[in-house]
Amino acid sequence: MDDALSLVFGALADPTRRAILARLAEGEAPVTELGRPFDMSAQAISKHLKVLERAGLISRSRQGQWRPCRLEVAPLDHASGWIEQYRAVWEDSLGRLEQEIVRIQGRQDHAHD
Amino acid sequence: MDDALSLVFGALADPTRRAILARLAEGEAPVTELGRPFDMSAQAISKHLKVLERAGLISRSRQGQWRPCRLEVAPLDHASGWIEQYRAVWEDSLGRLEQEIVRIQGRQDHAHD
DNA sequence: CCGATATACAACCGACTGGTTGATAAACCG
DNA sequence: CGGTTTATCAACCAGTCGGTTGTATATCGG
Repeated sequence: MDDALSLVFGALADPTRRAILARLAEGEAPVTELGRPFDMSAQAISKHLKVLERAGLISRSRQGQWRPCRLEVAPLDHASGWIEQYRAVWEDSLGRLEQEIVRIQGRQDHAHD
Repeated sequence: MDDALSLVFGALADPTRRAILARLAEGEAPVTELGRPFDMSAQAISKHLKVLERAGLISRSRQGQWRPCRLEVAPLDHASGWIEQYRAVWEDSLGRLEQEIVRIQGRQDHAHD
């Protein structure tokens, strides 16, 4: 899938990439440093960074022979916003307890839609 | 990857599955109804539901010949919590402007690690 | 210019994904 | 009982994913 939200969630669906983002939350870093914690080739890291870049989660500049990566927050906003939107519907507009009651009643007479 | 967070983000990385969750935010629904909006076989929907179930995002009960699906919020909390954690580090503890300054200084003397 | 370092590109591999079709099980209805 | 509806299981297929190795390219530092 190539829609924006799917790219973002797909990029987040990997522990290595999440760790990279966690590191980038502390500030810019070049590729080699990002890869240092992982038992993995530099090319593998490069691929992960490409996935993150395609999702818009990072941007890369050039600084001599280094290509420092920087975290971009906007896609995280989108992802978080999507989740919160439906969590809100679930938790607020109905309420957890009330929802539970509705569920049990629905189980009994199954007439709520 | 089979860690919990990767399963959740992976499950969210598909528009069909996100639409199913959106529908389930309005209440329980059986498989056939969940699949109705999509131009897709019932088996494909069944597979999507299995992905969602494996991620803990839905649970399924039995009600005669129907298997109603129900949204589970806990994994969404985890996912949202992960995102917010790092967004917070980025936006609050440093601030966007201050971060920008750090970034530019780092570009000049490159001595911050 | 030369060698080392940093990074990217391409091809390959096994595993998984998202869909298909065909067959199957279970529960309702007449 | 037999037929319909609901849903799953199993096999298959093309495409993508996460990693590898090998090969380039570019920049720094003598």
